[in-house]
Amino acid sequence: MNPYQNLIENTTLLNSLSLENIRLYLANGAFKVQTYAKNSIVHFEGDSCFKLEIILTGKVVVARIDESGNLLTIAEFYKDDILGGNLMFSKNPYYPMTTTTPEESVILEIEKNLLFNLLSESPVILKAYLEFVADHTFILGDKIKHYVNKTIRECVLGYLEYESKHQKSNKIILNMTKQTLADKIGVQRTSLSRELSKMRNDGLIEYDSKSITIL
Amino acid sequence: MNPYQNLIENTTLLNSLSLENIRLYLANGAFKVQTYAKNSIVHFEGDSCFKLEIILTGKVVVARIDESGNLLTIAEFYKDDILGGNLMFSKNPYYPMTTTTPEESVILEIEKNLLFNLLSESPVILKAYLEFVADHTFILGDKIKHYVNKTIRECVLGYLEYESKHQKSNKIILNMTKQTLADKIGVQRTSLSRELSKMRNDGLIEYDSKSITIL
DNA sequence: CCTATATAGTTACCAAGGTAACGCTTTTAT
DNA sequence: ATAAAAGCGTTACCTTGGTAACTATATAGG
Repeated sequence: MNPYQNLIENTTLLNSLSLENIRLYLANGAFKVQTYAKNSIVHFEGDSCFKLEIILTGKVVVARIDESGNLLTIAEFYKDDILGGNLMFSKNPYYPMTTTTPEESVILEIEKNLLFNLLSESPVILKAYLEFVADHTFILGDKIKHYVNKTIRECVLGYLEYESKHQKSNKIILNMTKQTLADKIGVQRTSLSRELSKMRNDGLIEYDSKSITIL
Repeated sequence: MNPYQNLIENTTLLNSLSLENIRLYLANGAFKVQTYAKNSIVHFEGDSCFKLEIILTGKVVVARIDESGNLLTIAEFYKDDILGGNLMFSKNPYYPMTTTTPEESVILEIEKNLLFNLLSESPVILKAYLEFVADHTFILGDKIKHYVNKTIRECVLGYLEYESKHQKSNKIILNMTKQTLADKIGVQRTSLSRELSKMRNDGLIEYDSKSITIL
């Protein structure tokens, strides 16, 4: 018995599928389970997309790397989330960004034709799918809204505001390095450092290597 | 008889619907036709989205306006295209940007529940819908790819390259004002002016008020 | 325990581009 | 026809932030 059957059964997208069907699809190759080691590349920018992926365990990062090698993290996805949903049915089904696994991850691949059949036969799956796709678009739109044409200070304040609500505290614990934060915002680490120091001078924040406190 | 019946019948999304059904939906209010005057606002940023819209005639522009009133045009949609497709089924169904009609436009509104029924009952409509949604996401991703962290010169060259292919000529006719071009790229008009002049000095282009020629 | 590597902070220098102010030309409306 | 408004180019000034080079600390592997 496939050890991932149980994980598949509990995904938001596929929890209405019967165990028999899951077994069948795994057996006939319409479902495939792939394991990626830490720091693997799942898709290169420009690769074409013929299958939907569901993250069974681990974490996937979508990032844009420009000609000079600069990184801008666009989105992070975790267990249960889907990948490629917005792309697959496009006339240009090419991944616009690079996708990597910063930690070991297990991903279920669903063949495009099977997916289309599932969507047209099951309103429950269709509803869940449309919701996933919509939320992903929302993330993209949000990225544009927040990070295009904004100063580093505004990006940092936006991040702090979000995290402050999330962590329910004015003292925000950074569970990442400053380098990673800089990549998320899409700026150089040194520039982030400089701006943080300016913000401290201006009495807006206090910070150390592991946390930032909003004053 | 509704004068727009014919237009509706010929849309990519709904061309598989029977004339009777179109009449029925128009009669019972699940379909509604709205006319917008030149320079109307269709949706404000933050409005919530409960219906799908199909452009029957005219043009719709999606733009982001920041606190200082600066404009960045994200996308333009024409006859036959859909609006709100990516949003409606999201847990946060709020328009992330402002939508306007720069010219008189006629838009068909489709009630969300009816749309969902159509999608689950008709694989043909589902397929067309998924394709539209995917292509729209592609446009968004493309915006991020092209306009984030790039110089004005790169944006201009990207635009010229695209238009040059499209117009099949090195002499690109600008069917818009320089101000509009600047908004598309997301920069100040004066900065665009300056960069164009620099590019002329560098021997890259020649231009006047209505065209730009690539050398 | 000690060295190597990742993480951080600092700063001088410079390029890109936003702002504002001005002048000229073209369109549009009355 | 004429006034008002919109479009366009130019330029001095200044802020933002990327680059690079250096230093300091922390963490991990031997």
